[in-house]
Amino acid sequence: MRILIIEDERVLSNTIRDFFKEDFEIDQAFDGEEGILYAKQDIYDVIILDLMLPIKDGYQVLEQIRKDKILTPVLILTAKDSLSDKLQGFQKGGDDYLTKPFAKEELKARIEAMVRRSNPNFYKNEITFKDLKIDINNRKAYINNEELTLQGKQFDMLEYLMNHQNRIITKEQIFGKIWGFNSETTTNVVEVYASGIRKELKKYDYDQYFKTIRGVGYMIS
Amino acid sequence: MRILIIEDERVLSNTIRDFFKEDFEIDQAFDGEEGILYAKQDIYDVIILDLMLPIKDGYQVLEQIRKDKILTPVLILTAKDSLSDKLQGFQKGGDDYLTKPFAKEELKARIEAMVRRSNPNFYKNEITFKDLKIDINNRKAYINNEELTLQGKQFDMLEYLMNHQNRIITKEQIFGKIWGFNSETTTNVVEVYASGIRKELKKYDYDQYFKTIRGVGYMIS
DNA sequence: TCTTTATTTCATATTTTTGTTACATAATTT
DNA sequence: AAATTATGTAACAAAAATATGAAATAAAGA
Repeated sequence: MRILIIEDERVLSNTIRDFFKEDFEIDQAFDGEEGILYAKQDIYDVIILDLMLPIKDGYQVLEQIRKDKILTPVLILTAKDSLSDKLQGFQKGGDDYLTKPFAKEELKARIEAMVRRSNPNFYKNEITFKDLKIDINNRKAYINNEELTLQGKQFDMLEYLMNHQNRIITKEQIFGKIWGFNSETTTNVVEVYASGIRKELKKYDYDQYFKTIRGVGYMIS
Repeated sequence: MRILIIEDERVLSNTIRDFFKEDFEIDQAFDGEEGILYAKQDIYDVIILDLMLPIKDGYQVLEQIRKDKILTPVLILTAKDSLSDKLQGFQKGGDDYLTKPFAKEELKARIEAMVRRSNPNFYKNEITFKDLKIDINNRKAYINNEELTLQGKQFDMLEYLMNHQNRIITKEQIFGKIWGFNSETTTNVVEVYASGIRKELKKYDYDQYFKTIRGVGYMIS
């Protein structure tokens, strides 16, 4: 679960980050342009968006990312409390609108409601694809109830792909989600991990469902 | 689009009904038990739920219908504005929470945001021309739901042409878009790729729509 | 600390895509 | 109709992307 906070007040941004950091991975952007850049990776489960931002304001950010087919749920978090601002926020593609000052617990409840809605697997502890089953709490994967041996990031990557079955996930997305895109390593690690996962799946003849989309990424399908 | 309003104050319920009646079909329930009965039909796109209700209160309604696997988005509309009420509302499976008094326009904006989100087409990214359909997210093309086999740049080119149906696209435009203007290759590659795409389309007798405009370029029409 | 396990890097093999050429075919002009 | 020019296409060559084993490094546990 990864959240992007687009908010220029650093203190507030950090407060939110700290409040959420136990339950989510957090990235922060501090102006509109940076926000668009981050959002375009399409690796977030929710975006928290301020409206008054330097360079590009929140409306522009929202408009731009929706135009680019980034459909991540967006919660607008702002001091602007007029009806017309709210209407504009929803009209441009926002999913929720919360005005400052706000209770952190309410923000969290709203975020969780959005996540649970957009990712039906959220409350599930298990995700399955045919007889491949992954247990998220215990970080284990099974095929026909036999346990696969996957190391940490192999599991992370499989979980990510399982969460988005039948959708192509680019290597950059996988890299961004698991390594964080400011990481030093090259995206070749993604291939190495893909290879490792495949090797495990092959034992049960499940490697056939782990597809490479050349020039793009991977997909479980 | 069908909405269920579970609200015991008849005046308010009717006001909402009248406000929405042009855009949605509306049903009204006036106590919790009736609300559950209606909701269980599972025919609504959104439910507007009051908390203080006769017979069964809103929390009980929400709890019950979620237990019965009714996953219709629920907007809680209530005078209860304490944090603990809000948290409970989300925790029991609510999707949004709006306190009375409220602006009708805001209610509408929030309802529309929920509907848009739960509409599966919202996530789709497809372009069609007759029975030729391309799925941009998954980079696949279909004719009569049978998948075409197109390699990377073949898909890119078809996507470009599909995006501009009935418009002539010059070879230079295609070249510029897909290869980049500073590329080393000659524009003959465009012809080669056109040929490849046509070969695929021919299997379904769709090559007739892939037209060459001599001296200019190509067009899907 | 030492040991074990996980992660990353690197080198090489493999696969697939892409580009080029040469010639065939079709359209246009003379 | 012949000549000219543009386009189509198959076959091959080249380049690029990906897969993977193995070694090196880093991190975690005992």
